Amino acid sequence: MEVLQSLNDRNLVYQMTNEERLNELLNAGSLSFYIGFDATASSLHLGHLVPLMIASHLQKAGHKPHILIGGATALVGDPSGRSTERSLESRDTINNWAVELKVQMTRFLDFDDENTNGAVLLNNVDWLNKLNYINFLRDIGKHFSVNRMLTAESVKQRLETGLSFLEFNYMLLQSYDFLHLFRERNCILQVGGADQWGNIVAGIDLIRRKESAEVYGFTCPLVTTSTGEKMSKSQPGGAIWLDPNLTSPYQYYQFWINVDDRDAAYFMKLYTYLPVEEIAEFEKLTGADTRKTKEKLAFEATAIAHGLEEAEKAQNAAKALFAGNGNQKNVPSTDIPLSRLADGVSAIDLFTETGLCPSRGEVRRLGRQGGLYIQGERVSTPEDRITENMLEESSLLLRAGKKRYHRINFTG
RNA sequence: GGCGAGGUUCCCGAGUGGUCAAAGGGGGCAGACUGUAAAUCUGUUGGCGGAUGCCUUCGGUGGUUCAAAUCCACCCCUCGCCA
Repeated sequence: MEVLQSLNDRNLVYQMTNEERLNELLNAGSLSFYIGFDATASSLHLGHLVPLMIASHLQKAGHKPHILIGGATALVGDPSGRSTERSLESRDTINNWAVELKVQMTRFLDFDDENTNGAVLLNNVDWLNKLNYINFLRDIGKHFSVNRMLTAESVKQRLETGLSFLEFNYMLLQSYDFLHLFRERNCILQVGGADQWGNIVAGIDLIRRKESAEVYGFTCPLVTTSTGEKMSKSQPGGAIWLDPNLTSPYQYYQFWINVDDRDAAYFMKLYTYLPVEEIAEFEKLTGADTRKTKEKLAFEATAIAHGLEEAEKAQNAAKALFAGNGNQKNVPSTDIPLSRLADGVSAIDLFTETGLCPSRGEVRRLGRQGGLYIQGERVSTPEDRITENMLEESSLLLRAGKKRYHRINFTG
């Protein structure tokens, strides 16, 4: 099986260097490659998913992934693809983030060191921190032409809004990472997002100059939805994170099931392991049948990120709420002591405490607009207190708007 | 370092003493219509036990004033030209 071809069939490839030779190498045996993720938050989000999936596919094809957490480069901030300077975080914070990121990645990659191609997690703080400025300038800096760096797309854009020298150095550091990993780990391939192209080829050039060796790079497309939204932080309803504490598996599932029709099969290629032949069958579905595609997409994607069990729960909850034939026990819920009903609890309290609404004003607004429901009944006066004798069972199903649900279980 | 232009709410962007929680657009949210889709129309969009009340928000800190996003002083940051 041609690895590159299969990645290509899934729309996972954007550009690459020396395609022919790289293809040969990928088919010839196991090679070491690396993908870098800067630690800029405590969790990965949807924007990181495509590189992770590529790493996963390559590992399944027998290649050895090196996942580079950019603990040091995060301190610098990559200007690529962003219009303003990143805020600088403390070292301790970034180190803590790196630990959390690894946990999430274990869902996508096998980190078992028993396997010859088990993934390896590295933090570039381990080598970049030791660099001596003068030595670095003389060894590495002399190989970079400022004239050429200025023509890099990422830099060109920032030239208009401003770019500090700190960020301007990012390309050198990332190139140095590649050189280091080539020397120490024999990494001969770097994979990254399309916005990383400039940084990747800079690293390839550096290695050719320093080591007279040819290494390779390829980038994956920056995925946008059919309405042009980036798959990164800003999604309707806020960011979608891989950390289940930030975005629950249920919410994660819901995100996928709510994607635009036009994106369903496309996302299936990118974000699941389903064979392209099977996806082709889903692509034939049209109209309301597209929901079947989305159900499959949501289930598979959730299973990858959170495990099969969580995916089943999320699917079950969705069926209970939207199709009326699943078990409501898997709907996200909150326990509240029954004793609180002695004085009565208002819907305002319930909706804010469960996180369905961020503020009390929001509950009132929703109530005014007809978007508040308790047990399927529209609530227009959320100030009213609910008391124990109004309960028919020990739980209440809250609903905010069309599709946000939460259960309250009264205990004690 | 000099000169010029700027820093406004989630984003862009109006606003140059009270009528400003701040126009307009984008985005978000809700309702209607649907298929948990899209498109469209309408409403809404700082917080507070909902209130001609209070609190927080116009880069920061101090001032002037009955009253400051708006005026003054100092400071920080960004952009442009020059050095």
